Parts: sequence; structure tokens; C-alpha cells
Amino acid sequence: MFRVKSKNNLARHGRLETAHGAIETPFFMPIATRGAVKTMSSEDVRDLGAQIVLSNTYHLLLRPGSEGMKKLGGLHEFMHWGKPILTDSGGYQVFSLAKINATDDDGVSFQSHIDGTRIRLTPEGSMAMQAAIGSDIIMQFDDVAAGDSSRERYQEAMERSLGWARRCKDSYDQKQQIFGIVQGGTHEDLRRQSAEGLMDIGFDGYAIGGLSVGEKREDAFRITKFLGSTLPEDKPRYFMGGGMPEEIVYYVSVGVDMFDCVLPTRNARHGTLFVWKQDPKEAVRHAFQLAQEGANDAMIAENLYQSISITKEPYAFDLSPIDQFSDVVSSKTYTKAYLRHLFKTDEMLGLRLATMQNLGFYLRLMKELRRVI
RNA sequence: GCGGCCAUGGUGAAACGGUUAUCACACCAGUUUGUGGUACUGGUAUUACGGGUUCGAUUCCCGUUGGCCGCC
Repeated sequence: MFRVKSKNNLARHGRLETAHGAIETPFFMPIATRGAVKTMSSEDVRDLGAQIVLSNTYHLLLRPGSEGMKKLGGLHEFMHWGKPILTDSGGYQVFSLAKINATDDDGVSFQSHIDGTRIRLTPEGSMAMQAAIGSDIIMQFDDVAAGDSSRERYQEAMERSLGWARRCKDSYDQKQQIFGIVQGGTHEDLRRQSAEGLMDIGFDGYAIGGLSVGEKREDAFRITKFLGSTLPEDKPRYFMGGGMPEEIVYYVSVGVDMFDCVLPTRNARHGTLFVWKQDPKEAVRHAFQLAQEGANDAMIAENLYQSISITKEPYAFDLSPIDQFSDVVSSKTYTKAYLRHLFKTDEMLGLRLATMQNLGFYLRLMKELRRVI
């Protein structure tokens, strides 16, 4: 299923086989929360170079629901996406979205943000929904603690997630690949206990959860590096939910293979663009080298990219391309002034061009990282 | 030329003889990390000019300048 093809110190370049084709690692998953990457068609996402997308059990459970999804023939067919799909289990959404919820060892109760319906989500329920979706890779249902939690809360979330991991492994559809999620906050001993517990159960891959949720970045770096040397060599490692380009470069340098993050797509809709500072080939090679030498995040980011707010006044008459180093066609043919105009006049095309730029940036970043490993 | 109306941040408006002149947009700075669909939090900046009445004027009066409407 997963094979490491080459290594550069701790970093790995590999190949992950799925029911819908193979994926070169390390890779980034654009987020199609409700079965669509916002503003993009599946063909657009494919043409930008995405190998896989992430969708959300929580959102699809609310609409179209489990029965509806079965009737529609599963998500691949529904959204006309022939490549792999990974689904999140809904555990994180309960943590980040649901205001009213009660968590106990059996599962979670919360109210739909759409119509207030009371919903019960359990490890078994999440497995059933992910089976209905037909994802290639499914995630265990987990309990996520906020980034400033007490050790007691981190421990509770970790132990509960471990119990749920067992139940997910016992009830999932075996045609799918299932990943366990390491919890334990910023404490290495809790993380180790979590990782070992999951390895005893045995999963197709291992995710690092509960980071980028408010803790300090150096804590996330430390924990991820620690897990890079703890998790099995022959299984893919997935850093959930992160991050900025410099974070991804660092995590790849310590052995992480998979990423997803809302930043490129959400920032795009808010007019914040990731723009290459120089030719990506050279930029990424240099950033990766800095990461391996233990440089901090600011140093890694320094010559890699700049973050620009396209709505700012200085771009009003800037007729230079959106990104002269991008390989996204629209980013080379349309100007910054035009994109700013589209944002200022609320034209939908602006959201789309910005999303293409940012996703194109992230996907190119991963491509260049694969080259240097 | 005569008569009438008007002049408030960069723009468009609001207010009142009495605390620190309000709002929107624009502008500037920041935030966004397993997505509740274009968000959020801060910040800069204004009574055309000159004089008068008054304890106090952005408000009332006179003049200047500028604009709009009508008349010859």
C-alpha cells in the first residue's frame, strides 16, 4: 500500500496506493468540505495538479445524509472526481464548530448548525458514514483538546481517542484504508503512549492530530519531530490541518508525508495570496535545506514566498502578473490590478482566480519538495 | 446681472446653541491552520475661508470664495 522510494535524512518521498490510483508523497490535499473545493470544479482541481482531496463526514452527514449519499452512489461519482478521497471523521468539527455538545466515552451529541437537529456521532456512526461516502482513506473518530488545555484534558482526549480507535478498527469497511490519530497535546509522554497504543491496534497510516489548534508553533515542531522518529517507517504519516508553507517544509523535513489545510483556499477568499519570491525550484530547495539545518520558521519562509493582500491600494494600478513564477496559467495572464478590481467589485471570478493561485502554490510546493528528497 | 438653495474626513451622507461631531465606503495595521461562502479585530482622518452675536457656534447673523437651480 505504501512504499518509501527515497529518503533525505528524515524526509521521505514515497508512493501510496489507493483504490482510485497511486499518490506520490509528500502531498497536499485541497479541502472539499461539502463535496466541492470552493469556487472550483473537480476538473479545475485536477488540472491544478491535486492528487487527492479531503472531504468532511460531519458536513456530508448533515446534507445529503447517510442514506442520501448511498442513493447518490458515493462521493466520487457524485462530485465527478475519479482520484482518491480522504474523509475526516467529524471529531474535529465537533471541537471547532459545534457550540452545544456533550462528549462522553460512547460518543458526542450536538446540534446541527443548519437546522438545529440533535445529532449523535459515535465511532461506529462515523465509520458507517465514511463507508457511505466511499472514501479511499478514512480517519478514526477522535476527541480533540484545545491548544491551551491542561495535561489532564490532553490525557483524557488521548485516552478516549485510543478507545475510539479500537472501535473504529473493529467496525470500518475493510475495502477502505483507515488511519489512527495520535493525540496528547504538547506532552511527549502522552504522545508516545498514544502512538504506541495505535500501533498495537494497527493502522494503514498514522495522523498527528490536535496541533495547530492554538499551541505555540515551537511545541508543534517539537512534537512532530518526536513523532517522526516514533511512528512506523513503513506507514504514511499525516499532519492534520496544517499549515503555513514554512510549517509544511519543516514537517516534511522531519518525515511527514501528508497535509491538508484551509489556509490556501480560505485566505484566497479573503484576498490574501501566497506568491513566490523566486523560481520555486530554487526557493523550495533552499527552504528545505534551511529546515534540515534547524532554522526557525521565519528563516524558512524568508526567501520562499510573500503573503500579499490583493485588496491593498498599491495594487490598484499594478499591471504585473498575479505571480510571475507560478505555473498556474491564470496567475501569469491576469494582473494584480485586475484581481484587486474583481475583489473590490465583488466579482466571483476574483475568489476563483485567488483560489487557483493559492492552491497552485501549495501543490507546486509539494511537487518541488518531492524533487529534493 | 438678479433671486433661491447649499458648503461636515479621501468619497457619500447624519446631527446639534452645550461632554470626546455619528455612519457607510475607502485607506492603514493585524488575525485566519482536520473550512458555518467571501469573515473578524483594531487604527488614521472632517465642520470651506474671514468676521460677528453668545458663557459656549459645526449650528444663528454678515461678508468672501465655490457649487447647483430658476429668471432676464
